[in-house]
Amino acid sequence: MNENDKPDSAACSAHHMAIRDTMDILAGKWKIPIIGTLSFGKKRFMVLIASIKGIAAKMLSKELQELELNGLVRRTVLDTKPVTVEYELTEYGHSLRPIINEMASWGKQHRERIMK
Amino acid sequence: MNENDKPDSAACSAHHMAIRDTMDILAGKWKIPIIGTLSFGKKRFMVLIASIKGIAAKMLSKELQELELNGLVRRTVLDTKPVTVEYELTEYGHSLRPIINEMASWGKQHRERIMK
DNA sequence: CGGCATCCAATTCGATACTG
DNA sequence: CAGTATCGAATTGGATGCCG
Repeated sequence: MNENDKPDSAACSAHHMAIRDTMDILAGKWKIPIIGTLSFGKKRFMVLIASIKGIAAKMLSKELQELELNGLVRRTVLDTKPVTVEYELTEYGHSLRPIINEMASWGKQHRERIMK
Repeated sequence: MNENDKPDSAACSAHHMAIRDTMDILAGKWKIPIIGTLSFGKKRFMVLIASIKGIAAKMLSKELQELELNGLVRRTVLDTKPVTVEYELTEYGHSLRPIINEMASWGKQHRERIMK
């Protein structure tokens, strides 16, 4: 075979792009903690701030918006005074479960591996 | 129960840390393309540069070093003149397969979903 | 309460030039 | 061939203050 023009190079790029899509959606310092926290159920903005140790309002807001844009999180504004906003994982958000579990178990093994 | 001291908060953090470990190892613009390319077999530095569209030598070098530090890639210097260096995935590198496949299939679905 | 605007520090990435 | 060194642009994340 010649050089860099393998028959599967196009399919391969698509593969990489798909993986990159997933990584991008989960990228950002707080995405995983947010998803993890919401996986236990619906939570208000302030509760998320309190639950996710170290996060600033700006970052929580920003990453929630990105998750909402990607259809992983649903935002509901309640008509109270002052306003209350609730966030929850959508069905689609929950569909990340397998991949998140996979990453968790690999990461856990990895940590054990580098400890010894 | 008190306030922020839920019984599962520690376990939950550990979970997030494990996921974060995995994400960190795979983080960086070129890690996935590099791993993907090496998954077909051993390759020289220049071949990687040519195979991975758009990567600069500096970034390839840097991300290969990170992958090597994490035990995912093995670097072999051949005693030729001038030097030849080969890179390949270790067993451990190949162990990422399931998680990479999982991400690829989720990302693929996601792309189809947002297209329609 | 739930944000947005602004400013600032740190990090990431790319282009270019140089070395053993 | 296989890198390293240096610089600068762009992006990311944090702190603070203001607003409906």
